[in-house]
Amino acid sequence: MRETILPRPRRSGCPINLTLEQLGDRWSLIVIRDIMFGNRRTYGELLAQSEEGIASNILADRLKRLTAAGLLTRRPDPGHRQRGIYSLTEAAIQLVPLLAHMAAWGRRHTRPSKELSVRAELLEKGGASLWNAFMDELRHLHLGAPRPARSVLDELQRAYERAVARRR
Amino acid sequence: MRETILPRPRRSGCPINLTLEQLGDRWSLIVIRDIMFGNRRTYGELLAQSEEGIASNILADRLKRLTAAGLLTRRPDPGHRQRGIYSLTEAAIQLVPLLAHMAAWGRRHTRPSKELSVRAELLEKGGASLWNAFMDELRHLHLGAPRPARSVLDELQRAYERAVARRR
DNA sequence: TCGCTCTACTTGCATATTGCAAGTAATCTA
DNA sequence: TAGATTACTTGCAATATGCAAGTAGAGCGA
Repeated sequence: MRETILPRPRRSGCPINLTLEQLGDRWSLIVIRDIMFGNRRTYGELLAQSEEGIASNILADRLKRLTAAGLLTRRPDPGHRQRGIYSLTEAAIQLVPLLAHMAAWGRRHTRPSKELSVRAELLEKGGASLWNAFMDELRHLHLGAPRPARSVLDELQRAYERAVARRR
Repeated sequence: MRETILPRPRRSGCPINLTLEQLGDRWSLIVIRDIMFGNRRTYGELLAQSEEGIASNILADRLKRLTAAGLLTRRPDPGHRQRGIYSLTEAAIQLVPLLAHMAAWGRRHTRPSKELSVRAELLEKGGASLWNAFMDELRHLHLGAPRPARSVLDELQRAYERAVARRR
């Protein structure tokens, strides 16, 4: 049974605080990151391919919350009626610059693994024009907008694969 | 007695994840925001002037954690030996663009109060050059760098006060 | 149509984190 | 030296997280 999620009262009207109230926990942005950069669209994909090993109940909870908050939408898979396909909303797509900055900060001030920071580096070097191209691509993949010429997702994926290959 | 904080094992080497492991909770960035934008430097100031009403034990815990993580430093107040004065480190100062993006996202996708989003608006419109000026000012206030000509803190504060005055 | 497998979640329970209220000891002030 | 402040702690209830197991469809092959 789908339980209702009781909304917490807002702590203040500060926009930083309100962003934190929606996304300030240890998993919400991980889920969005995986849908966004990993193009994982279903519960099963998100669970099985989770780099951080998210627990199944937490994933279910976050998918519910993020959908309720207007960051994700869920539509049934026509070929498999039990399955839901999750898409980013425009609000979630506009988190691209935020995630890019988080990646850039993490690259500088934590000790990330080499392979996993290749994407972050590319994202940082590409700057706003790359982010915009990526957002256009996400609008195509998630909102049905026309397919743009450039696929940033492919670029990131290829860079990552080169890094993994170089490793050996 | 100061308890030791047991470090959690890292979930993955992804830089976004590592940033989240340090800052992905409901209070850490609020504390940094208040030190950064509100220039609150002591426990008492942070507690009493907290817009969101942080609990005293959570504040104490976060000050410890953030200090251990290298985002804050604590030095004793020469005029009041019990009191600690907290300063941002360079790593924390480099969160300015991240907080600016959080503020911008919150302004667009949540329902912030008008007065409190004035600063966010200014921060967004000012862009990277404003952020850099602000970071220089923070390096002066927290790291002993020379005082820059421009005070972004003053500009933000005046804009906020004008907004509050306009309200009446 | 029967049974098998797969999948999208739930559920139960232990542990960790949060939040409130109260407490304490060190410091400052008169 | 007495009283007020301040910088935290502590106790406890409520909530969130994490692990392991369970369940109710749905798809599929015979």
